[in-house]
Amino acid sequence: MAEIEELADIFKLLGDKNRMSIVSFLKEKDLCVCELVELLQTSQPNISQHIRKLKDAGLLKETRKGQWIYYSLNTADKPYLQSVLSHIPSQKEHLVKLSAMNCN
Amino acid sequence: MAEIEELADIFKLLGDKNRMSIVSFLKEKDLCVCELVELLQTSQPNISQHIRKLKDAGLLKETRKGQWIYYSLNTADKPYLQSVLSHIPSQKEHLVKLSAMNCN
DNA sequence: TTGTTATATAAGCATATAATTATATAATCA
DNA sequence: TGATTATATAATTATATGCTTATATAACAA
Repeated sequence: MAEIEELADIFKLLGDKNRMSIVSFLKEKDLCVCELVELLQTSQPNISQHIRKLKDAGLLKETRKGQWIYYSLNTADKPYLQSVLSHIPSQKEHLVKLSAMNCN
Repeated sequence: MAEIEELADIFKLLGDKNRMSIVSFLKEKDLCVCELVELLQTSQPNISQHIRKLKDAGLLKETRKGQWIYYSLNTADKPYLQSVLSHIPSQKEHLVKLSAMNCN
């Protein structure tokens, strides 16, 4: 069972539209920064900074593939996160657009 | 299924230590402002302002009893909230202290 | 090597937020 | 009625936060 303050910190992290979107997209598929830039329609530094907060909190894993760094969710040890994420609507439709896109 | 932005707003609301505490206490028991002031060890206006945010978001119901206004959780129509709340640790031990206390 | 692409980081700014202080409203009681 | 208690609201201040701009780092390709 998580502590009150720990939970509040997690929720603060998810209490931002862009970070919530990043998490909801990563729930569907691993993505690199440039893909998230396109999906969220914001700047690269903005995405990178949100990514960092999520990563610092242990919510993300990263895997470098050449110039690209792919991010994925790391929720195995966080049951409260899993149940939160189960209420996020599917982003599959948005990801379809991505396949037509190239940031590489 | 809740929308991304709506979820982010709910999480922002719960992403504050004091509001998360208020919700976790109300999960156990209806409480008035003066009781929450004692439990959270902060000022009355501070509690009232946090209460207002939670109330504005539809998370709380209020019932006046004389000079006191008792607040309770209103999560019946919010499944994502219910599952979030299920991960909050019990506050029963803290509430025991309250019974020895008097703000009235 | 030089140029290009992907990402990270730092600095600055503008806005949002939490908390305090002061005051107002409302119910109760003497 | 006036005093007290409970709560709400308003104004202020201090801090936190998100975003932009500029720059740095890293991988890769010519």
